[in-house]
Parts: sequence; C-alpha cells; structure tokens
Amino acid sequence: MTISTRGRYALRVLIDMAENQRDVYIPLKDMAARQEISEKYLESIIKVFVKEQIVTAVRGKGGGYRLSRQPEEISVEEVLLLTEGTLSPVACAGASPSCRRMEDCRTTALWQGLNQVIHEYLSSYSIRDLMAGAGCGYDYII
Amino acid sequence: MTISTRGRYALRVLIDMAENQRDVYIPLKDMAARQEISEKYLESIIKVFVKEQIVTAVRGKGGGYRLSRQPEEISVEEVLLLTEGTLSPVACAGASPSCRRMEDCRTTALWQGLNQVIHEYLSSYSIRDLMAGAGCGYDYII
DNA sequence: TCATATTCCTATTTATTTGGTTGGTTTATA
DNA sequence: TATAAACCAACCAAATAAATAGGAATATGA
Repeated sequence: MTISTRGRYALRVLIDMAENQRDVYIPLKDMAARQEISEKYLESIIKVFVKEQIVTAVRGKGGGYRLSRQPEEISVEEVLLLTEGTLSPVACAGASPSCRRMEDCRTTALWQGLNQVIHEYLSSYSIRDLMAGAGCGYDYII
Repeated sequence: MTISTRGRYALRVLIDMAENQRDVYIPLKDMAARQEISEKYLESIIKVFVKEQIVTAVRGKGGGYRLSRQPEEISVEEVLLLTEGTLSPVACAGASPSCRRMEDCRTTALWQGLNQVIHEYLSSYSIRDLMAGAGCGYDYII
C-alpha cells in the first residue's frame, strides 16, 4: 500500500513549478537539480502532465515548463491519479470492480469505504495548499 | 497503492474462522476450499497470526485453527498491519520516517494526514463488523 | 547560420515485490 | 499405525517499479 516515487516526484515537481513560477519557463534540468531527481526519470514523469495540459512545455533554447493552471486549480488527487493510475487500495473498490466473489464477499464495503476516505482526503488538497507559506501559520498544512 | 492478496486473504480467512467457529478447530483445508485460496499459500499467510496469538493452532488429526480472541477484539487494522508490514502510503509518514529532505519537504504533512485518515478508518472496524449479518440491516457495512 | 539548449520519443535495463510452489518434517489422533 | 493435520525452509516466475540510454526534433541567440 504505497504511493510510488512517480507520484511523490510528480507532486514535488509541480510544487517546485508553482513556487518558482515567474513569467519564464523553467527548464527540467533546474527542477531536477533542486529536487535531486534524475533528469531522465523526471522527464518521463512530467510527460503525462503535458499531455493532460496541466503543464505547458516550450521546446528549444530558453524553453522549459510551467503550470497551465493556477496551483489552487490542481488537486493532489488529480496529480496522483495521473501517475498511479488508480488510488484504490484494492481492485474491487476501483473504477471497474470485477470479482466473481463480490456477491457474498464480506469485505467489499470495507474497501469501498476506505476508497472513499482516501478520495475525500486527497481531493481536498491542491498544489497551492502544499506551497511554502500556505495555510495556518505553519509552512505545512496540519 | 494497493493492499496485497496476503492482506485480503488474511481478512477473508479470519472472517471465515469467525463465522464457522464452533468448539472445534477448523482445518486449513476447509477454509482454503471455501475461500478458493491455495492451501499452501494460505498456510504461509496464517503463520503470522498463530505467532501473534490471534489464532490458535492444533496439530495432528482432528486439529486445525480457531480464533484466540473474540471477533470484536480483532481490528481490521491489526490484521492488515501484520500482513502488509505497514499501511503507510509513503515511508516518510510511517513508523520511523527517514528522509534527509524532510526538513524542507512540502508534502510531509500531506502524507502524515493521509496516514491518519487511513488509520482512523481501518482501526474502527473489527472482524465482527465484517461477519455476515453484522450491522445496519445490510449484510455489509455501509 | 550554426552551436547550444531545450523538450520529445522509443527502447532497454535492473531491482524489487508479489504471488505463489515444492518438498518435505513433526505432531497428534482414531 | 495409518492418517490427517500443522509446521518449516527453500525456491521460482511474473509483474511492477525505477530508472537509464541514446538519440531526434525544435527553437534561440551570438
């Protein structure tokens, strides 16, 4: 039951983009250095966000990446769904449950409930909430 | 972010034990057949519950397994912790967080919060709650 | 114009975890 | 004393995660 490096790195790099957003594009290289993540690996992670138009990319010298939306318009759940595929802890509580034991399974509702609390929690946070200085006097949400 | 078959099978077999508990011991074979799980694999899963004295085992002919405690005294969280090792979705929110980036990491609190909601949810359910006929008029919790 | 800096693309590699299987030994009972 | 049960220690195969490699396309600015 873990969130993979892909998801964690994705979040970190989107926060990095949000915090360093000026009117320029930020080269992957810079973010990889700041976040101490391999450039090539990060590249493969960021790809899907470009495709989903959460991030805008510009090629060539002077190019780089920037967020296409405001940080508060990007939810943590959305980010993790794109990297992890699903956030459901078990297949039977996911988008298309399929298990021939479901009918007399005692645990289906348990998993669906777990799914629900995870969904509620993760959808309640945006990239903005994770940026330095956000919320409640701490640097972090509490 | 998934609960492995080990955890799911463990829950199912403990529920099976609870539902079929008379004054006799239940052979692994019977439960494996009812739950459609390989005997040998189930054996390797059940081992830890015997060790932790959640289940009592009796060897030899006429032997088998039974719960050592009442179903309401066994929480779902406890069961899953024993099979999954940890329920923390990321290492930095687990029992012994260790990441040299923690100090200026923006996501630590997010993961700790997620950990917390999962903990609260899973610790609120016992094996009893998952048995057929438990709670609220449905066969399942809702 | 052309070296340089960037993203984009496809494939390959390596490590780890998951989900088992094999082949027994030991223990108790009817 | 045959049989049915739990116990034990390896081993294995497939899938997934976590990168790495090597370049092609594209834009800039010196």
